[in-house]
Amino acid sequence: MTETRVERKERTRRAILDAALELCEDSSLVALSLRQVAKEVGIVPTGFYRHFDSIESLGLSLVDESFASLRALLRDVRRDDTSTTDIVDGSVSILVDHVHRQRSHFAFIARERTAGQPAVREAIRHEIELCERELATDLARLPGTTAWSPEDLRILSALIVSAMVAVAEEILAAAGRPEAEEQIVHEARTQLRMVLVGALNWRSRT
Amino acid sequence: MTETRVERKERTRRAILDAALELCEDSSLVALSLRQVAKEVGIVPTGFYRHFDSIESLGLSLVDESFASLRALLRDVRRDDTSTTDIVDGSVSILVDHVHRQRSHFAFIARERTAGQPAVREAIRHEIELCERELATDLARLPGTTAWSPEDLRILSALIVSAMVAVAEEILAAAGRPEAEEQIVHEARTQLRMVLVGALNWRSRT
DNA sequence: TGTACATCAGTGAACGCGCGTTCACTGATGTAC
DNA sequence: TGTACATCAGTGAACGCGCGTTCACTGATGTAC
Repeated sequence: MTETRVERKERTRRAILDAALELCEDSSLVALSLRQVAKEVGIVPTGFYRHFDSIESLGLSLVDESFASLRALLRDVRRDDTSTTDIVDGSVSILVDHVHRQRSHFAFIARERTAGQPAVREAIRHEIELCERELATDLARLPGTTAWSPEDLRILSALIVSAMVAVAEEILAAAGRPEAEEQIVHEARTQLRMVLVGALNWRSRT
Repeated sequence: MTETRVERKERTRRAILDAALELCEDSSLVALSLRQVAKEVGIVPTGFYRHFDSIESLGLSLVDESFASLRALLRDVRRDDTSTTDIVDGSVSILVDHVHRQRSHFAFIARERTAGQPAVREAIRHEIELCERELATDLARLPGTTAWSPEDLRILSALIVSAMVAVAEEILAAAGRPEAEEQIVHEARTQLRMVLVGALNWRSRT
């Protein structure tokens, strides 16, 4: 006995999650059928019910997983901020690295954010807002933002998140074209620097 | 005879396009069926074929229509730039106005941009890149950007487009909550001002 | 260690349903004379 | 203006197909003794 029954079940569950992520990559979760997933995994359609109640509940698991990847990204960016590396270069590198390694999770968030069922959309919107708040508290620790109002910090944070979400989407779209990706990374860094220059000159003008 | 046969046909075609826009609003075009559309319009399923070859070709018509709305927005923004109104306030107001009036078109672009069939996604990505280039040439005419390289102009333009796409999506999500929308508009204006402050101080630092 | 029983991941037949698409049609509108 | 014919937007029956879900099942894995 090389594998227990529990391990085998977990392996099938993982295979279902992975198959769903892969299959909905070129459309959306709402266009995905239980039978397609089962066929991809190599089980009979009814076998699906041993692991999930429905495609919707599978979707909610994917939302949880994907957000875990997003939070891991934020954690790494925050940890890096405390080091001596250039903040912009370091943060963008970490973003690119995470998007590569959890490609399907970031693609899932990007897609379902606008195309998912209303409940999924709302959950994603809420999580992104949490990211903005977290980033705002991180920004408050940077030198040069001491005179900023909490509102302006949040607004700046939202601007950065919008830009980085767009960058992540472009990286996903540039898969397999390394020279295009290099250009995107270069532009992302320049954009962040432009925003920071604006930030450093903000309070003095208003 | 109050309506010719041609007019009546055109009216049905319009009804099909409108029904499709409305029906796919809470999921995606790929999750839409011909029969749902026909039922909503009040014709028999086979009647659909008098107007479109397939749901996909209906989708391509919707892409064209939606891009026409997007270009109308850019045209209005550009026209307003030549007036004496504050550029930021004016541009954001025009954005909000267009998103309200062509709500379903902007929602369609936002959704299919990430969730559509690959061909549709690619078409939308291409159109957005064209918008970025157009905006870059507009920015080049502003005072204070004379020393900018074409590349930096394009990068700044991409940053602004990302931010405004995010703003448009938030406005769509805030439908029916005027106080939330007011906040979004306020933040959008602040973000644009932050970016412009960065732009005005950019060359002097690099 | 060996046996008897329990668990449960995965099977396979069957169901009713909505799907896209075919085809021959109807009857109001349009046109030629 | 009146008549005879053409056009064609919309109809309705029918098809085969993939869908989600039900149900009783099998047989390998796990457990109690």
